[in-house]
Amino acid sequence: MRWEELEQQPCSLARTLSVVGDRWTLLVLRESFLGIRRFDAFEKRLGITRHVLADRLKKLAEAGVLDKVAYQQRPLREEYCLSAKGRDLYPAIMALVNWGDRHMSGAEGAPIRHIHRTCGQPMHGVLVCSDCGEPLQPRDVQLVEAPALKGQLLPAHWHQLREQG
Amino acid sequence: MRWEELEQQPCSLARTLSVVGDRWTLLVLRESFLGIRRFDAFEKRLGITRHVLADRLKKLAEAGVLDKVAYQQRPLREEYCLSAKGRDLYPAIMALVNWGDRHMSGAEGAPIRHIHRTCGQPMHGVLVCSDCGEPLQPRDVQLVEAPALKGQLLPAHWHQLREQG
DNA sequence: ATAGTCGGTTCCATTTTGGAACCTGTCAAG
DNA sequence: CTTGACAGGTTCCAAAATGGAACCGACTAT
Repeated sequence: MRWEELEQQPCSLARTLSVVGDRWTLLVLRESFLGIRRFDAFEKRLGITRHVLADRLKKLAEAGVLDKVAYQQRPLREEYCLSAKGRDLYPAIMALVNWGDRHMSGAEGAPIRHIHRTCGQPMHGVLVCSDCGEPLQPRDVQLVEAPALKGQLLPAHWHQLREQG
Repeated sequence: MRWEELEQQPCSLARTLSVVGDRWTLLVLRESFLGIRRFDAFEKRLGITRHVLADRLKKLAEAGVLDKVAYQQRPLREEYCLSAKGRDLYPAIMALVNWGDRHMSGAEGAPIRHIHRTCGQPMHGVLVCSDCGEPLQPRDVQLVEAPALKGQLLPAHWHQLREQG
């Protein structure tokens, strides 16, 4: 399977990864969420090659995750700002950060702590059911293929699996 | 910055990406959550090269995300099972799937629908504050550097930024 | 004896990346 | 008017990762 084919796959994870699933893209977006918008600011903070950075910004703009916004004419200079579609990636990034905080921090703990302004408390993100609000466990989520794809996506004995996944 | 250096960075996102941040790893884990455990089953379902698959499974096992469990002797055959650390990636994967469902689905809608067995309803995951339970918005989350890293991680004028990120 | 299974490894051509140098408008200073 | 700086790239090459296919080793089944 090729990288371009990912986008065509009938799988939301593959499709998402066709946009943000490489080495650098999520780090670029992390900087976007921190308010970074200009080419050289991304470059300085990330230590990424200019070549790759130009490519990633272009692809993110084409995907509609970042918007190019002119901040001066002559010479034309543009910033890369998160679009609504890009801001919607926040839960995904937060979930990855949470995992890193929990499983990849040394004795000194997480490099950055999060405080919820709404309630004033240190916190982390918890993924809950949009309907009942209970925290999601893999085994509590039943997967149902869309009608047109019946039998094509899930493993043969999926309905028998209840442990661990 | 090199791939190996990612792991050393004082950033939970970078550290997480040093484990799961490449082309194939998250798709391998998707299959793990679907109950796939054996080399050839991963290969058939993913269309990944054997070379790359062997490498990713080894790295995931070394990172403690997958456990190698022998299911027969003579010849020794091992399965790759999600560890607790691996199962903790569920919210991150679900959040990425949610984004794909929302932003990368065509007219026919999401390829897979999710039903919460606990409440019986179709649902998606929502990221909420672990303390107050309110859905998280980027602008409501204040970032605080760990004492040892003060001034090193956040952009200079971070505290002035309230819009969009 | 022959074929098949599982989980790899080896080999080579193609892609992608890292790193550094170079280019294009524009402004400001000397 | 020459020089230098700055922002945002592009070009070039060597090194690393990937795709694709063939091969291997330890078994089992026919």
